[in-house]
Amino acid sequence: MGKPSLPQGTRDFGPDVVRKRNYILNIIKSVFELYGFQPLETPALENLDTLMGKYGDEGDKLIFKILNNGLDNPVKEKQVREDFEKVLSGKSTNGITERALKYDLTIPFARYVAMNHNTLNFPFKRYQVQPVWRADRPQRGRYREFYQCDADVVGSKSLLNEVELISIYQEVFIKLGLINYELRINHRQILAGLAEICGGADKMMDITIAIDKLDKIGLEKVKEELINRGLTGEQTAIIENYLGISGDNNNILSNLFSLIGQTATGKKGIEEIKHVVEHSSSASLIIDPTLARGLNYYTGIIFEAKAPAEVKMGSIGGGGRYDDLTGLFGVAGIPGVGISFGVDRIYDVMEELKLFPDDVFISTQALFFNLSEKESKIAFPLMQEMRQHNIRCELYHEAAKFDKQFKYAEKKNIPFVIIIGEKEIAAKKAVVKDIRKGEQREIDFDELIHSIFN
RNA sequence: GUAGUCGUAGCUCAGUUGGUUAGAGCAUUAGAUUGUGGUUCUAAGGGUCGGGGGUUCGAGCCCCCUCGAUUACCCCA
Repeated sequence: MGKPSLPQGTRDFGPDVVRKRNYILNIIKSVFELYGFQPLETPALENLDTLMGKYGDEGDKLIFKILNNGLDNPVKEKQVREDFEKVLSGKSTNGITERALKYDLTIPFARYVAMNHNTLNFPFKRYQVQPVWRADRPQRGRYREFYQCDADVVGSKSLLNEVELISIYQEVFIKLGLINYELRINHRQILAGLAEICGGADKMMDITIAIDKLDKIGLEKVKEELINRGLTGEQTAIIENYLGISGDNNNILSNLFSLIGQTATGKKGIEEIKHVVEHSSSASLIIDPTLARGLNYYTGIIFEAKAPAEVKMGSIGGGGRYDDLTGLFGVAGIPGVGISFGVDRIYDVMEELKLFPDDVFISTQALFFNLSEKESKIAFPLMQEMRQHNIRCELYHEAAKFDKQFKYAEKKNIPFVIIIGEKEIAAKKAVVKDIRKGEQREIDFDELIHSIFN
């Protein structure tokens, strides 16, 4: 075997990285808990037919499928060969693969709700932080294994849920220090109203896909794409009008109303946005008529959280309302709304803006120097007593030169070293040195547990 | 899945028109320093030049394939 390596698009997370990731995740989870959300975990594997057909044709191709075991069983050879022919022609078949790695958290959640709707206490508010897998081509900020961090409320149509989710975004981003984030908000029914006005309700998908790209490719290219997707010049002109809407939230609302307020769907969308905006205090909340979001199961309000403009990272979270997610699994009539945090991207943004606090890196607080077998026998019970008092500490594993022990402490970011040698044992006092300040003092053995090591 | 760029020591990179035993800095290890680190000095270890095949008297350098990284498209977190 050659040099070991990782599968494409996957990563190891070293100690410092895990600490920083946990810092982010702990803040998000604690805010979820604060709002009454409950944790859920589902398996890494799902049955393939639970996932297939839920993410569109592109999505199906990106699902990691797992080869069945026992395909080499001679008894099954004929069947396996037949099934494999189907695979070659682009179909997937249970004979070859019946399990797959999960592709997102939403569909497994929908499956869970469909399976347990008789026993769940609605509205059911759950959060879920787990890895998901996509056979996509990796790029910056895009991996084949990455974490999603979702919170959803199912079994309630109340817009109070939207207001609360907006508040969660606000609270999390402020706590993380991303004070200049933006939360863009729009409504699928506003987009539907636009399509209706254009006289092309059936063209809603084409319209949303095209206008979603506005900030990326510019107005001219969007118009081009609309024409290519079969819209007339007249229809395109109406859309151009729509895209030109700007100003503060009130301005946008009144402009939207005069453009598409006469359609029932458009009107409803505008009213819902208005209601939510009026009940939210976040200054980061911005109505963005060009926001569309790809996932087509959204039916109501949609969100997209953007990183502070100075880092050019784009989306760091998103979500929206869906009327009938569990319908795919035979249980109709459970509406829901959810949001998601893009943990990997939030990490990159925080790294760039240097927002991780210094104490994230401090694990062990104090290192006992090991001067000899005899002296370490005195140090060991003192260390154990400190551990009893929740002071994180360790004893250097063998007697070594000071130089070596200092370097170990320094590299591991341990702020204090405790030196106990013959002199100290005689006086029952330990030398405690603060590495960062370069200062040291003597502390009675009995007082160590009451001293401060941070 | 399509296209471009790249791949030399643990890391960052040199390496001339193809020419002997492939170099540097940082990092590592040991010593100068037997109870006080971060500085300095000395020495050492570490590379089948991503992998495979080809051209050539001779390949890190040229050609083909493959793997990986990266960027754009598609799509998305």
